[in-house]
Amino acid sequence: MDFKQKVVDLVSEQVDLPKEKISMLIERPKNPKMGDYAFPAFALAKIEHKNPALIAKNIAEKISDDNFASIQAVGPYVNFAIDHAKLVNATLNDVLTEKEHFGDQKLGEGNVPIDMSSPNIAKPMSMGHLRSTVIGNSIAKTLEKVGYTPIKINYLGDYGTQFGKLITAYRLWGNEEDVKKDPITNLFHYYVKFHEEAEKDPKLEDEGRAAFKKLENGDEEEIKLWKWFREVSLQEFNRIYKELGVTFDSYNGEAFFNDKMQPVVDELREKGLLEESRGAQVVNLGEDENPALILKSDGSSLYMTRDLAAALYRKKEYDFVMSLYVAGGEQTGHFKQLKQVLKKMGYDWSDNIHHIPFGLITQGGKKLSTRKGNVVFLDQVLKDAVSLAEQQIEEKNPNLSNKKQVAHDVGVGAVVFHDLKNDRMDNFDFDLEEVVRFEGDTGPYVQYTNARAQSILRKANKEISMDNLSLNDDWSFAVAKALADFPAIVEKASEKFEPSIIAKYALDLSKKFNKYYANVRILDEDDQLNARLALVQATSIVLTEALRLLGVNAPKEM
RNA sequence: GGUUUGGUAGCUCAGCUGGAUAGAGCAACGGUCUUCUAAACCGUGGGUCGUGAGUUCGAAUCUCACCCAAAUCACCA
Repeated sequence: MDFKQKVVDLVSEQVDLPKEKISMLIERPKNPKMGDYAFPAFALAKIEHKNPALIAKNIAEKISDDNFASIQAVGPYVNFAIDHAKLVNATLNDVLTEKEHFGDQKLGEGNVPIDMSSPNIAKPMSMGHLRSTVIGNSIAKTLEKVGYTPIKINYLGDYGTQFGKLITAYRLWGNEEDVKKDPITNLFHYYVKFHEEAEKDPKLEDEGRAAFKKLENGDEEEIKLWKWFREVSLQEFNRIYKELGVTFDSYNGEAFFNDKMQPVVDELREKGLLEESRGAQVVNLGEDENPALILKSDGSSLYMTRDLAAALYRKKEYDFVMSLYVAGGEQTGHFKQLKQVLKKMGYDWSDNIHHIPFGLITQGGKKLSTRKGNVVFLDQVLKDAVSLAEQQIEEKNPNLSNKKQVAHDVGVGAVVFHDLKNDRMDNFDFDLEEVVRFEGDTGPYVQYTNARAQSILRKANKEISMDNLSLNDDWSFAVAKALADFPAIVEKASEKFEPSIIAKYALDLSKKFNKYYANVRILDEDDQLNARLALVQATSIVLTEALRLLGVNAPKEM
């Protein structure tokens, strides 16, 4: 039941404005005493040159509809107060009928590749990779809910001169046993040591380059090592992805496109777009813009070259309706160039490529940098979060049966939720205590709310009947109204590629439910028990679904 | 210097397609567990919405200028 549409219809009968315009004008009063919807008469006052308060009064007098408890003019507004019992009844009916499909929509269809996570082989995953991973994951789930088919692509950083360096370093200081024991940590140590030593002995750089050259030329030994490093790294990454509950449809990384770049360069040349500038091959993009570098002056390829090949491949492979890249805001310029080059090549589908940028994570106000040792290892953060959750459980609910699983859901949930609750573009300074907080505006708060709801349903142990779901009190009305908002929230989040909209909604719904819980005794045997349980059930369904869209588990007990 | 993003309570942030007294959480202080999980709820204090103009009946929200911070500005990704 769409009460807003009802308001639009009623107003349009009295007012000479198109329905779309009316729909835009209608607002939700901040103060619930003013009703649930309001139509401001200012716009009409301008056209009719009349006092807006008078216009509002005239409109209000002519409208009546039994879906609304009151329709009255207050100053220049026509305020509509929904009949509470009707809204509660209609909304609970919708949620309980559609269950987890409540909020499903058909806003579009077709394949949507999402470039996300994309860690570098042989380097530990950091908080930055977490952002790309969880934002991409949530966008994928949200797009799926509104009709699209997301394809999650992990564009692994599995190629480049760094592997020549790593191979060299491994031969100098590494051994098989250590790598097998703890691949990422040890490979990373070799890599760091290489840079330290190279400072003193520049010859190392040459050796690294030579090793990479051999790798490129297909030297068996080098390829064997490279494949091994890639494999053990991927195993480690997959362990973390498993913790996060994230899966991928493709792991085609940079190496996958090695043999697909030359055709792109050829195509650019054929189309007359390639020019020489300062010894490099570039595509000029305009007077006051930097050209896009395609080939370095030594003839080797660049990130751009590879990304062009990847974009073309994805179009051919998936015939996408949109192609998304979840990558840091510092890469905005790169993606702008990527789109421009594709456009120049005559591919209008470049308009469907969207960079989904996100803000920087700093530590102590400084940018995280692998080279400078200012890193926050994701693996460690997750471990810390889970162990803090364990402590919390021991303190609050020591008799809980599946402690381990719940500690995992809550700890990891806290970290993921924290990363998603703010606007993508916000920068934030990493602070473990802040990230794994369990109270206030946090993931565990939402999980806890759901666990309380589940607990009540367990205790009631009753089938909920669908007849008479009406409730009158203000607290249940607030909850029901929030429930009714969910489809619009999903729509907005999918349009803006903004998981924080869903996270904020989950907090808002939780807050309203907790107030209800604190003020209304639910498990009393009276004729409204069924309706109250329906409200509890519906809240749990929507909270669980909102958390699912964020990639956060919702334990039934905690 | 150019471009982009941001500047709202002590801290972290909502609100930004203009609307009725600017909202949360954290921190501080006070209250609520013999009753459905207190990871909760209730209350108190706390604001020149960066600054200055402009548009408008009305601006945190739109426009312009300026100040501050971050990212970025061809051979990294």
